[in-house]
Amino acid sequence: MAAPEKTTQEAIVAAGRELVERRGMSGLTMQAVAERVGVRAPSLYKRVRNRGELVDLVVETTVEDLARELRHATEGILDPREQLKSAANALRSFAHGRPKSYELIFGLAREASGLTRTARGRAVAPVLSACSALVGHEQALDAARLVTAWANGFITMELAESFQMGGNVDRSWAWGLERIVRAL
Amino acid sequence: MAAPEKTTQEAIVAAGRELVERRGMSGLTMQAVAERVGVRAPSLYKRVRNRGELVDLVVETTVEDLARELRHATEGILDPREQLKSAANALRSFAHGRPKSYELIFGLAREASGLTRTARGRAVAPVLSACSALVGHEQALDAARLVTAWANGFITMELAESFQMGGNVDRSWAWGLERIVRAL
DNA sequence: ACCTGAACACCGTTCAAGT
DNA sequence: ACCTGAACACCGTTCAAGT
Repeated sequence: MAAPEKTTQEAIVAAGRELVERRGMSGLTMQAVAERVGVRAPSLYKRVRNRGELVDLVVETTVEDLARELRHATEGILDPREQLKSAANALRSFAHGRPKSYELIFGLAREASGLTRTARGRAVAPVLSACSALVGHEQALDAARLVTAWANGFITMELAESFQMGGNVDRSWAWGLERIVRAL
Repeated sequence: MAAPEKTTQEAIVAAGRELVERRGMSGLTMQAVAERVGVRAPSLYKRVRNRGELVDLVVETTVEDLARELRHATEGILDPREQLKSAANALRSFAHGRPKSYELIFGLAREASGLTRTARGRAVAPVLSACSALVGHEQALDAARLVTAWANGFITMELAESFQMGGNVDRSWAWGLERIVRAL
């Protein structure tokens, strides 16, 4: 007799996403996920190969969310400089709203899977196209790296509380963003 | 009768630093450290409060190393733009040479202790003074944040293999650095 | 075919007992 | 005063036994 299916991979990934944001990366344990989906920990291994694969699935779905928000932020804007600013601001909003997820996606504590990397590529596509319009396709890649490195670096330092000399962080963000897009 | 002291906090921290660089953050276990210093794991708790304090000590000594290298990279250079370039290049060299340590210092997987933060502040002091010379003390903080965010972001993405669109990463670094210092 | 308890190999940490 | 084995509460993961 078949035992009834008590959960799905989708539910497991959703539970994983919640746990990451609520309790951080170390809160994403197989036991905690199992409890949330109403099953014992060993049963999770029927849906995911191991914890690493679960983490990958969490990352991929989260990167898809981010990619959607970045697309949304740039569509309908004509000036490529304004596209870049809007994308950067959307990235920062995402990070403020879901800091643990941001850390999971862009932090380097984890070696990224192939799927994660293609998803990340899709997320930055709007940035690349804006840069291409600004500096030409020859230097588009260099320019996109300048923008993404700065934005990601700024946000990472902000989340890590690395800005410890006071001052107005929002002002530093706007000041930097203005100079970055003008430098292109 | 007193049992002979078989190790010191210094040796424990040194073992921790080696383990981080060789096996990554998850390789820094109390058991592995204990084995390296010739003692059983419980004995470590005579020298450090817990694993968290050991991590803090590892980070602080490593940040001191970095601060020294950044000071070295800027001294003797007069042009503040060249100071910034030299400091940025030294930061990147450090990251390439000791990637796991770089991740440990600047990653956000860990909440930074007070000591770590003052050490980080000391490390970026040369950058702040160069920026002050370039844009005046009014905007020095904003400028320093622009430079450090970009450099840290670039290096972080490089180490995480986030630059996946090919191209020449060294060229992108030089291209970005040139524009960053010119934007100030 | 899925679910489960029991078990294993790891962690960090505590503590009583040795010297 | 330091060192240690034993123990505890956690991890992730495997597997035989249930349904």
